[in-house]
Amino acid sequence: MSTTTPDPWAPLPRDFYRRHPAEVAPELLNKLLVHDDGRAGRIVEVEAYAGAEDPAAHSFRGQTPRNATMFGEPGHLYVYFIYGLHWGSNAVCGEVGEGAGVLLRAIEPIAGLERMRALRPAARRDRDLANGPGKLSQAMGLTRAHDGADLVTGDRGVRIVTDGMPPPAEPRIGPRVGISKAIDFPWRWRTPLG
DNA sequence: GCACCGATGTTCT
DNA sequence: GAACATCGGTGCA
Repeated sequence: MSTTTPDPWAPLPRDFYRRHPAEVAPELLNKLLVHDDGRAGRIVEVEAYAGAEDPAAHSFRGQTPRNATMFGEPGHLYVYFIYGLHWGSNAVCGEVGEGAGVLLRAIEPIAGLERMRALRPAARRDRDLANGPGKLSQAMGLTRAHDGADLVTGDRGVRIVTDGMPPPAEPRIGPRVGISKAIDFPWRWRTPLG
């Protein structure tokens, strides 16, 4: 074909992530988290976690086996286990060694809903499939096995792509939730209706 | 709709 | 031991 049809789901380039997480986070809104098996959701809520400057970040006290992925190449997935029950998923940001990331807090499911329902038996309504960091990870099947996955190349079946929808012009901004330090940082962003 | 609370295991003090 | 980037059930409005 000589006339080009833009890939409707174009991956975000590595350099998209190579910035401060508070700059990357609002731009991740309305992007798509997709799985090779057809599951996909639109990112509607995120939080930024910086490194040494952010007491609430897992990376604040330096690199450990648990948070090593955060200190690696941007554009990879950092998955952590929390409260003995749940997984949380982040996009690594900034430069190598910085320890920055964006916590993916909620997606609006747009494809592969049946698979998500199977993975989320506790969800009584589709709106509860992925409206929280643990629920999002469960609905997308993200666990320790995906820690370090490359979101740019999709080496483990998961990527973040764009369908051309821009981030919201006026996202809702507020403090991060579930933390006890740096509770005043306005580093949580949501789409206006999400 | 909202407030409270137990579950469960890894990490760090 | 304590804290933890949470969730789902229960009780009440």
